[in-house]
Amino acid sequence: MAEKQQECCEVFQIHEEAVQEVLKHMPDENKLYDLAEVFKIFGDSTRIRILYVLFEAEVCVCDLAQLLNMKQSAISHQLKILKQAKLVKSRREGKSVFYSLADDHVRTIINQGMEHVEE
Amino acid sequence: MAEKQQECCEVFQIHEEAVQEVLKHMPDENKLYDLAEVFKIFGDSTRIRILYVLFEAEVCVCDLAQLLNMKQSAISHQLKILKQAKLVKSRREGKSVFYSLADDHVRTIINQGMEHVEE
DNA sequence: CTAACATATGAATGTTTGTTCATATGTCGA
DNA sequence: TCGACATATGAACAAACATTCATATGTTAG
Repeated sequence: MAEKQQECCEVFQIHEEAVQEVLKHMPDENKLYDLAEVFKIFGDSTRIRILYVLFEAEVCVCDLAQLLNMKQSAISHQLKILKQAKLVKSRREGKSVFYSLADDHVRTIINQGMEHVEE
Repeated sequence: MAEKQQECCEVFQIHEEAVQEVLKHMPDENKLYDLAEVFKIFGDSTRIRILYVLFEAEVCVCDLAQLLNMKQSAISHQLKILKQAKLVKSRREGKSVFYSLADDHVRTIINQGMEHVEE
């Protein structure tokens, strides 16, 4: 195998093919970046708590602020992030704006994560 | 309903019971915090890429650094985080340290997230 | 024991991110 | 139209984080 591309450690032969396999199966850079972005959104306890509330009911911003004991502004900012990520949707009714889950995918992902935590 | 606890907006009646239901079904604070912590770990593209490599093969630190085109130090730091979260495990063999997935839960969670991204 | 290699780790740095405050936008009743 | 209420948003600040550099630890061959 003369000079294959340079490796850092000297244990070529073991991984030579494994590395090729890896490169073949890796999704492309952008997709992996997007994936990380999605998880990043779930990676904040305020947003997780918001989503858990929305599991049970469609609620307005002020209800969320009170339930989670946080400033209305903080909740709004987080809802914006969740909405941009298409994880929640909103509906205006008079002065209030009601938020709910965009789809059940959210629930599935969170439940999966919860299973891991509960071990 | 006289004076139930004060609400921010005036639309009590609609949510009064919904709010009670929500509070009943919410996991406790600490569990939600832990859940967010788990997702936070998946919320970085370097770590995601590391995990994707480990989907295919058990590799050493220098292989990872080369595959991902990053400094060995950066990889080590991230591996430490992944290990503390029990998402990967390591095995020393001579001078090298080989990393692999701790269990298949990791794969499930990431696949679930990927499904969401791929829509 | 020493030199060379593989990995780990602490400190420093630049960036990202969540919350707050102040204020703007939007809605409705009077 | 005006005032009160609900929500949204920009700027500012602090905390959290990823990467880098320098260096320490651990391992093997000679």
